[in-house]
Amino acid sequence: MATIASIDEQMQLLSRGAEHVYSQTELAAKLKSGRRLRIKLGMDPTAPDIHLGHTVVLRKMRQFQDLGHVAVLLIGDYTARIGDPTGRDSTRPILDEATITANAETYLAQAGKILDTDPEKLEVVRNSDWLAKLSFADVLRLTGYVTVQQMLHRENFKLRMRNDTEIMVSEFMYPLMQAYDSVVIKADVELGGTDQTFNNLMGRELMAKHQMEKQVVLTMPILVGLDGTEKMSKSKGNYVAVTDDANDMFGKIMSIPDTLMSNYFTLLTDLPTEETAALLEGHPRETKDRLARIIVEQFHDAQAAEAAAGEFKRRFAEKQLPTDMEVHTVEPGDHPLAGLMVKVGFAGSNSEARRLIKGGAVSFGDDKISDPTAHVNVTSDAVVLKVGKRRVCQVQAG
RNA sequence: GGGCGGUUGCCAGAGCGGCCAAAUGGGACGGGCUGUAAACCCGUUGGCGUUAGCCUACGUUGGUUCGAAUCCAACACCGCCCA
Repeated sequence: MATIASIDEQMQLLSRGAEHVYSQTELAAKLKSGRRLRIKLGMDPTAPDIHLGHTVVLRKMRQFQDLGHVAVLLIGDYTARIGDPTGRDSTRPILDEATITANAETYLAQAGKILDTDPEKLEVVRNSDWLAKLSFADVLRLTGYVTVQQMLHRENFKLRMRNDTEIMVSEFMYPLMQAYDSVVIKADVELGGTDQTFNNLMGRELMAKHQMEKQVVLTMPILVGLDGTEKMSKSKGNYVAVTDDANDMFGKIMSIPDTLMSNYFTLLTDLPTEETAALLEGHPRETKDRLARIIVEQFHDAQAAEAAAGEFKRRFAEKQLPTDMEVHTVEPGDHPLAGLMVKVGFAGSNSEARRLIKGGAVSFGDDKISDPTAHVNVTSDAVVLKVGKRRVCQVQAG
């Protein structure tokens, strides 16, 4: 940023959406020093694809970059080999080298949509570079800095102690490794979700033991998924991938519960708080439309966002057919409708297709068909096949 | 090392010899209402098959029985208690 914002302004910007900053005064002091700060963010190489949930913290990183600081993206390739218990009740599987590398690449490519990829402002490191070199004695020395009692403060461990669920001794190493990463990187600030708080704070401890200036820990809330209840995750299917096309993205945002809008505005957009507040006074449909446009714009462009908004309105408000439909060509003549649905990918099995038909979800051309045994005639004229509200395509003989 | 209990569909959880493709709840999907919101109502929720019906499925393997998710044995995994 060309203009120099006051420390207060910077603090205000950086605190937006943040769950907690350990500590505010330390961060202000670091900012005041005028140094280019090193902002650490650990990446989990087990989950390569980025969704909006990941972008919350990436966006925070971007703010630091825009203020002139250096993003240090840490690939926890070494760490991934022992499994991370964070946020889970049990241990995670171990990944092999090739998978980790591939995942890291995918992640970087996608994170580039949010981060400033100028090499001056982005540094990518792998912790195997230093962790692999530690001797057993080195590791022991590290463990000597922390007590078991301290480790057991971690919520996840506490819980498992109470439930008598197993805790691997190796799991105690994870916070230590991550903390040691901060020492090596000489991090000024570490970003992370609230689920990483313990690990990140451990970094402060360890840096202090190494007579270093402690890193500031800035935690961001975990983004709630499209269903409005569970955290956004790929396995729950309640996510928006950064690689989703504009229409999907727009539609998915439009489907979130109204109560989630405010949260999404603060965590996923830069819209000033007052403006957001004003928007939330209006009709929820309009407000959500605005939210969806802003988000789509971030990953595509204004034009695509505009088009997606138009398409959405067309399809779901005016109940018209989409402008672009995939056209499937099949043999001319008589086809069982259920089989056709499977062929175009609208049903996973014949039985499922039949159920959908019976449930009144399917129409072929202008006819709603509810007989699961129905056959339809396909000619060279394209006919619209519709299943539910969202699955539409054309079928023609060819 | 010893004692006890458990392992069921996406998840939770009933079932304890035939009426079980398996209650019920959640989730998901579809329909209605609507703003692809919430709430609510209805339906569907293993596969193949136009009906009939058939096939696979209740941790694994084998056994008893006309017939097993249900009984028996061994094995595997998990939990609790004692050492």
